[in-house]
Amino acid sequence: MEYNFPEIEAKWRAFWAENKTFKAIDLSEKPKYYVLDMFPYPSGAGLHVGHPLGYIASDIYARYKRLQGYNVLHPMGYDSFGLPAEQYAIQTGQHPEKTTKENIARYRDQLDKIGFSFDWDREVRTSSPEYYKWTQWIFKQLYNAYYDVKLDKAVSIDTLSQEFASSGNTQVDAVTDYEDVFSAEDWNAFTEVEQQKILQAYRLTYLADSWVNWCPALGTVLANDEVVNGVSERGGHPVEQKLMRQWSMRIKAYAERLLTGLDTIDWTDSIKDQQRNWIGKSQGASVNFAIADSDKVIEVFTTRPDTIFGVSFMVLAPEHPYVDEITTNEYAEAVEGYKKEASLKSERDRQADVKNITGQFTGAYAVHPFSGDKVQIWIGDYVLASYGTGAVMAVPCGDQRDWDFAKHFGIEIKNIFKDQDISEAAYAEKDAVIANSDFLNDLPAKKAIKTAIFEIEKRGFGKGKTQYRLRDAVFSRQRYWGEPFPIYYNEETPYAVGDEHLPVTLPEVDKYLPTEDGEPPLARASKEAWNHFEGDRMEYNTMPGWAGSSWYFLRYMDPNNENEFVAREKVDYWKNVDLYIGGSEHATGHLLYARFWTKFLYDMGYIPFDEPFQKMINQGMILGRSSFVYRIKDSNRFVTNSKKADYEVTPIHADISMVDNDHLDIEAFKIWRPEFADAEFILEDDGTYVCGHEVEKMSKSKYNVQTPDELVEKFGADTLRMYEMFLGPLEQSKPWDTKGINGVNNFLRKLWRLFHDQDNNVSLNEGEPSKDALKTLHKTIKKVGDDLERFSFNTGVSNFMICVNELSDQKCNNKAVLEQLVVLLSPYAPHIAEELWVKLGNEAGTVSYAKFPEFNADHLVEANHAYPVSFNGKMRFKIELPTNLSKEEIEQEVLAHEISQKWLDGSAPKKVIVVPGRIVNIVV
RNA sequence: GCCUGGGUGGCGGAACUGGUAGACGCGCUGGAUUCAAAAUCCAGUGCCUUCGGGCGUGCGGGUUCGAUUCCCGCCCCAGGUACCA
Repeated sequence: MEYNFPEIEAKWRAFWAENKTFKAIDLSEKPKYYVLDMFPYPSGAGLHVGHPLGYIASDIYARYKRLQGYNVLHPMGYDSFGLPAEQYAIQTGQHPEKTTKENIARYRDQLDKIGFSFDWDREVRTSSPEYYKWTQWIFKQLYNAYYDVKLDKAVSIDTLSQEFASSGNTQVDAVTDYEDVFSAEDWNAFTEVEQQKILQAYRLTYLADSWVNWCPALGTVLANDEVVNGVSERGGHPVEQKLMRQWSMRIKAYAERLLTGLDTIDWTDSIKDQQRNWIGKSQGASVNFAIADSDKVIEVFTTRPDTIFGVSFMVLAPEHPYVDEITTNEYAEAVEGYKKEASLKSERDRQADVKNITGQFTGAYAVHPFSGDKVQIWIGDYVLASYGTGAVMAVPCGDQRDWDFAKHFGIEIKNIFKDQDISEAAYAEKDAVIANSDFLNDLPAKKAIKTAIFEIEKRGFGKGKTQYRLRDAVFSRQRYWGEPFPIYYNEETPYAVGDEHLPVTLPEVDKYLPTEDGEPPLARASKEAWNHFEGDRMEYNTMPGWAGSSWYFLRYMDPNNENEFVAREKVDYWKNVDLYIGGSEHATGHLLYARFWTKFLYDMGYIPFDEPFQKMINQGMILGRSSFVYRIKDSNRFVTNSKKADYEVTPIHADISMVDNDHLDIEAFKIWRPEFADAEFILEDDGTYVCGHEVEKMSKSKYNVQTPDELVEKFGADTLRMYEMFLGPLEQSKPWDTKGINGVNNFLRKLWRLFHDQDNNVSLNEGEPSKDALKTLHKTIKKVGDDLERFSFNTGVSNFMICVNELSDQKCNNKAVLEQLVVLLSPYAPHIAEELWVKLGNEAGTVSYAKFPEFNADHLVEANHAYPVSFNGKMRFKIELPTNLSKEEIEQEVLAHEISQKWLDGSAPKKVIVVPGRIVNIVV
């Protein structure tokens, strides 16, 4: 074997580990560069080929930055709390910690085989007490803080309680749900419990009632994901909406800063757009509608206060707190029935289903604030309790859903737009002129909005308001395998556990299920099972998955610090992440929460930046390519793909390990499962069985999981790395397919042959390189360098292939040229690069810190050719010119060019317009 | 439904700012080498063709001398949609 990758790769892996080649140095003199991957959840299925995609890309970039002289921080860890381990524990009784440890060991083993340049001394695990001690500590910081609107930042809650004690809350401008007013005397007269209750309404993390999917049969709360068609995915039990006391994070306080901060970071527009839409800022007015014959007032938010005279009914969410109270006896039964029906639908279904218009009149009326008209109050499930005030004023002529609702229930549709036909559909554009609207008549909509708000405020019906779609984030989970809260209760009032008792570790329990009364699993723990127990009881909920992942990037800077979550001098040196690589599926989850916590920690003065991830690249998901065999109905006969149309068949997933290029290994299939042992086959005309295929998510149950291990074994890590990059653009999702992998392997073998003679002895020419070789080399330096800068690693691989093909054609074995090539290639294929680097006479291990080859355009100049591109009064030429010419020099070059001479027929052009790039316009 | 992407040969994909569509790789065809095979090397390979040329980047329109690229309207696929991570 000429290119002996198993030996080479094992050797260099051991060398790197032993010498800690990739150790990042705290507070080094070198400039820092922080390259981070989204850390994985260690699942039982092990690492599949989709995981390393982003890791390979970030590793290539990290290695590239080292070649540029940076002190690179490139760590890895595990997001090790999560549902799958808990569900496995419920099934098997095995402690999730054990499962998690085993899975992590497997992941580590798999990661090690791919040759990543991680600094493993900095590994973190969110489920280790040494780590979650600080997750709990940050939770406490949030608990002990409120958001001061005037200072536009978070401030310690002590400041607030001092203010309350000295002057009450009249001067306080804070983000809060608390609406009453009290004086200093009032405050000091409140009981401890009352004071705590008020402070609760200001804290950045607080207890409040939230709607959840409750499954009475399972006694647990379910994710929307776990609810399918109104019943639980497991067991098919009914699920209903229920209010539960939950911890929440006041992320809304940061809505505006989360929005404006996006302008300061280098993320794709798509992720920024997703976050912007998620935060959903809208300007409008909140308007109060009095309820007839009641002292209650319904507050609605509208972006179209100009259409207020078009209101012909109101719709409340079925869960709106006033519904029971205002419903008349006549409608009580119908309303109750509708509420029940709505409670069985998930929020997503309610929003997705626009075709079925449902609603129920309550019998109650509201009073229009301007006209004094009575308007019907309905309930409808297209209004969500969790968004805005849970109530809308319905303007059928200006909103399509309101229009559909009115049409369906035969409610009046008033037209308040001049010259607009609303008989077929609502008119939602903001460019109409208002009519039939008293003081708003003849005003264009945009102006009418301002006038309406002015009038609403003047008459005291409401006020102009900016509303965000973003909701405060529910932070409680009724699970076992998560961070316990550092919270205990006295008389059901929560208090934070003192810092000296952190971490509050997960207590042992007999079962990982909720209790019989529906309390979370931690309620099963005896008092003695807690490492710290205080008050009447401890908090039974645990934190959500995103708690630990909202700050882990900070811990890598100082992973073993027992006294602080991160030492200030270290975070001052490393600062925020320069490059973050991970999936775009985290756009509105993790990426928003991490930004929120970072801004908070910045406000509190713990870190010197308020955006965690400066630049981000989102790698696409690698999908599996499932193979199918087709069983003829009621038989044990299988028909090949091209003939399946002639029979009634059931597709069955066949394990992809038995399939090569869609051809089934029939013998392997027969022994795969006993029932296939005597299967018969209807084959293609060439005597083979061809499988069908489909692109799906990789999953054990679809027998389409490709682990990297077997590919590393067969082709080597360098081939796998380059092949994963070669597969397509990093950011695109794509199906996994091993068809082309030998092409990449051929490339590496061809590279090897450049250095060796037929007997596998090193054979190098130490003389001057040829012009052609230099041209090939510098073309490659330029292209590969550009590819690295724009994360186009797939074309990067292609360019290496072109380079090696050319050098091979030139029979080039020039030492100087090959040495540069090895350095250039080392980020992509580090093992073979190390091996060849040493063969070139360099010291072992030094290629990782060699200097990135410098591009010299002079080697390319002679290749300037040109051709006319079009003609229409002005002419365009495409001419390849040396880079770095001034505008004047380019014009000179163009005029002197033989093509110009030919096309201009000797006459001087009127003007030469040089556009950026290599296209030149010539006006004749 | 809503938000965000994507759709180019037999296949994965390239084309960076509107300028020779299909780089590079796989596959396939033919040839060299070999007792033979593997490996390697050379040539060809978008489709149709009456060999003049014609047609081609999901579909239908538009802007432009020129559109894979920009605009409008559709279709299909993927991710997210607040307790999967």
